[in-house]
Amino acid sequence: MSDVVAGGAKSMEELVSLCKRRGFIFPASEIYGGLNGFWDYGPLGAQLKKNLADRWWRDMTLTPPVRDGKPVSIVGVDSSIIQNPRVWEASGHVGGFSDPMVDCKESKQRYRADKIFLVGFFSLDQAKELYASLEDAVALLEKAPDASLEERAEIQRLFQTWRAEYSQRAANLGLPAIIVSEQGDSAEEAVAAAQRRLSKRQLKHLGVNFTPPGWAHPLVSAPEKWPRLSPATQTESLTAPRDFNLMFQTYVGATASEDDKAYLRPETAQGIFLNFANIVDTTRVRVPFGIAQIGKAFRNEVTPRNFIFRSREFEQMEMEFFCHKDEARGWLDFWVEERRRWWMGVGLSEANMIVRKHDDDELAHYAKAGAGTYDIEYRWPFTHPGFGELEGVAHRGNFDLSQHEQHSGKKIAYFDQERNERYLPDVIEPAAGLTRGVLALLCEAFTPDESRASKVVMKFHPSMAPIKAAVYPLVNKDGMPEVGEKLVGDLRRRFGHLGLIEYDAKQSIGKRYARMDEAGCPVCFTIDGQTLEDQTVTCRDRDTLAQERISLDRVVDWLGEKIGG
RNA sequence: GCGGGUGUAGCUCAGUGGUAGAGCGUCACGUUGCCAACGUGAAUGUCGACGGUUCGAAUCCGUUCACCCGCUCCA
Repeated sequence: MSDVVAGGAKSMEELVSLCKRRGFIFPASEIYGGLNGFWDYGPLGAQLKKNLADRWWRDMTLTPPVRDGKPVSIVGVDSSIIQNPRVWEASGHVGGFSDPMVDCKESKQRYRADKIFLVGFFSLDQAKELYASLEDAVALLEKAPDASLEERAEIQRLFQTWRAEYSQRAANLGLPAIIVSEQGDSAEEAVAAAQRRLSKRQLKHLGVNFTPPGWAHPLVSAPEKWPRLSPATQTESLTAPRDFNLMFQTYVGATASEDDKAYLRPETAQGIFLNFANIVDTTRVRVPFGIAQIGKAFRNEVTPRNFIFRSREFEQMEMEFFCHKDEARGWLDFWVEERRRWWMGVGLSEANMIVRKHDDDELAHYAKAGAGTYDIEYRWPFTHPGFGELEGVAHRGNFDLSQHEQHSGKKIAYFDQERNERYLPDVIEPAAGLTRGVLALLCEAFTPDESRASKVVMKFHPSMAPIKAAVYPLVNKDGMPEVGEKLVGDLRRRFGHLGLIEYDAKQSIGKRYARMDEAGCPVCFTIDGQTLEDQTVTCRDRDTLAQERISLDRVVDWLGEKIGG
């Protein structure tokens, strides 16, 4: 494997090009111009993805890792993509991220756009102009600086009454003397907070000695002329409002009313938590144990980027590991190292991976109380020489189970016989992107080689390679095709469940070898004249280009050793 | 979301208002027989899409879509 993927955009473009040329990955619905953030997997890509997913499923649920001499207990599930919409309220996906949000670029604060109010305070002169047609009000305003308590109350009352009526005129009046931005659940609340915020100097500037009323507008509907101030800094440091509902919506049933609204899952994890109680009740597992799932997830990303790295439909391999909270730290460390080594086992080089602990301020809502989140990051061509996320291992505490217990009203706590204690277990979650994993395998395998006819060779780990072997008669005659076809049959019976066995008798042998270099096939078996004499074939190694002769009846075992399985 | 760039055959690209092109790849036949060999032949395009200007648009204009790069975003 290459230490470092050739950096920068150039190699990424070449990789995308190769993926299309060789049938790994195509833009989705390409003949209609494609669709931003969606990709289709061709014959080789589908097999590569399947190989990676099968390996993960096997290493989680069938032959799980061993800790302290005992295999870890993990079972599999396959939950529905669409669940009761209340699931996403409990998980926190609907509440916090369904409304337009604005970010303050200076303070890094994020606000719901409908919870920010701009409160405009008009000077005494502006107010007089505004209320010119209202003699009572103007009369009171004339006295404002020396108004009695009763008169001040009356002024306040009049302003309150007429504020709505005159808001349009206020908008046309020009900028208020002072504009203050406040967060609040209502306009009244925001005005009160804004009044408290005004300094003595600002009050003096307004020309009155009592707190003047203001006009409060939600950020999104304030007059265009008013500056969009950040509550944190009171400067124009806000981004434009953005819709942060990352979930795809759909409707269950044919009537499509708002009551039938449902969501495509934005992560597979919740399907595991939803079935926690079912699995405890039916499978005799005991804490600590894990539940694993592979499946599609959907996020309406603001900006899909970097090929399949961030797409809107993607696949996850998530395992939720349930344990007592006292043991969570140990399991977190165990899974971080376990997962890092697993990725090396499928061909990623150690030099291209790092483990990075999340800073406190980037922890997800579900991980705030936990022992931390670690990212296993890969050195992608587009992050080179930096790294980007491949898999996250998070301590989610018992956030999810307790949320579902509260929202559903169902008891899902686990009774621990050994500890004689009922509790909601903590969760350690190794959550990997399957499609990101495929991209990592592609990036790792991509190896430019000017000395080869193909100019590039895909050095997949043999266990991951979509094409396991190719069988090539040197020429398409003299009995060689017959020998080749029989060998292909033998190999497919033995390895067909692991990957493709290629057969081709056309064109020059060099051209066929070159195609297999681009496809990442680890070995080619060539039937030649000597085969007919002594029953041996040539094994052509993809990485070293070395050729060795082995006996025809040893080919199946020989390949088995090479690709594993 | 903002700014910049790109879009012509499967791939890489040429083509600045007048018949749609090249190389590579693909396919067939022949020859050769261990690394994209050679010869002959063949297939393949709404020139990303839509609209406009024009006698005439791949080419000029507008809109839009997709991809790439930089910001932004990435629970």
